[in-house]
Amino acid sequence: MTTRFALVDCSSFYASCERVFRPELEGKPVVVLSNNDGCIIARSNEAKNLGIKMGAPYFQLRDFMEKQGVAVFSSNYELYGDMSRRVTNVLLQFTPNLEVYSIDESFMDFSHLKEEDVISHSKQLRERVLQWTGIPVSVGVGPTKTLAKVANRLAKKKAADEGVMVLTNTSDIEAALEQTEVRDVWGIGRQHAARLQAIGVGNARQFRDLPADWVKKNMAVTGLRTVLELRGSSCINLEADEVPAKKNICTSRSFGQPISTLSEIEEALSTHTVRCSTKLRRQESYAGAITVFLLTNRFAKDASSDYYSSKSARLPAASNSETQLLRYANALLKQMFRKGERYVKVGVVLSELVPAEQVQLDIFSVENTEKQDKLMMTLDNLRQRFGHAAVKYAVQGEEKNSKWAMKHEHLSQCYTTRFEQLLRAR
DNA sequence: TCTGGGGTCCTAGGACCC
DNA sequence: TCTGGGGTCCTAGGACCC
Repeated sequence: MTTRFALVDCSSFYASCERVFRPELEGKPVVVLSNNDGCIIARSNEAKNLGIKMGAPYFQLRDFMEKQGVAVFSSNYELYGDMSRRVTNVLLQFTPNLEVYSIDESFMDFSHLKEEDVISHSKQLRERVLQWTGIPVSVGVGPTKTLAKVANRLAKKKAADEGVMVLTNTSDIEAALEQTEVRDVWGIGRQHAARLQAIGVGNARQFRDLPADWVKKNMAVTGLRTVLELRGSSCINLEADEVPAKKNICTSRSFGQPISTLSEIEEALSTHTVRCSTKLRRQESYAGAITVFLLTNRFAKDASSDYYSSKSARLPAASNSETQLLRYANALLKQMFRKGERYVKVGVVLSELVPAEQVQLDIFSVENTEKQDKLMMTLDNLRQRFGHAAVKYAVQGEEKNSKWAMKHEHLSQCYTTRFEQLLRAR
């Protein structure tokens, strides 16, 4: 049996999510902003056609977009996460062999389909997702994941009502690779694209035909893997099983405005640390080390090279205790903080993660660990039922009206999870 | 005034050992 | 003070992804 992968990609996902609940925006330009309303991270086709670029700073385009009548939204991850789960549930009706690759993309195993059924199957899938969730998707099919990605890009370019592209025979693949610029190949970033461009490799077909040893030497094994995948031999498997446990967990945010006082940064860092340790416990891990990093404005006129500073500490024994992590985080922060700097962002990374069942208990504090575990479980439950703000530490301060809280001036409602929100508000 | 957040993998080079 | 080769482990940094 030949392998066959489908890549299903939600079109302009965040913008589409917002539009599902604002049907009057159908056919109108819509954009969604990053955290802090910083830059543009999703655009409907109409917005793309206005020349609005991905990643463009919002403040530079604000006036232009207002004139053009573009609907602007702050990012609402609660909504997008919920919509993403709905899409996945529909996809699972078509095959259980599915890998959720990101919030808006899934790889599916189509190896079991007869070749002549692939197109109709893909079209049916597309229609059902649209009908049941309101989200338009494009479907690309190919013998490897990388070729499925290539197919998907082309599917998007086809007439809006199709959105399906299947690559099976060699001549179709050849043509598809000719049409694909090398910088648009999955696994080729800015640096490699520039290098390839410089030696005259402009499209994916030319890249595929480079000698393997040149690729290995200049682009490491990851580059070689990409070439092999373009040649049709599958090197990157579907990871359909349980998502592997993360090896690092990080929480960070830019401040709403620059901050120079230690106490305000402490509030932000403490809030991030609580969030981060909640993620840690959700995947049932313990952390062996903690890192705090702090950024000054790298866009400032007099930007010095050391806009980034970080400090790490190893914990005496792997821990998932919020109180302990908070102590360490704030101690590290105090070592790094310098008066007179204008800081724009702080974050925490938990690393050297170990699964709960493998934790080496600190023999001197067995009792404490048990108590801590119970306390943490109670906190997690409370927060899950009543929201993050339900239980806080004094050091987290009051997020509302603080300088460090995110800007979110165009936030939509949490339509799909509003019921829980109402409960919370009571 | 205003430029996101959260990850993974690979490699080179240093530290250390015998 | 100088003289060697070979191996492992760790870390920082680079490149990539969405």
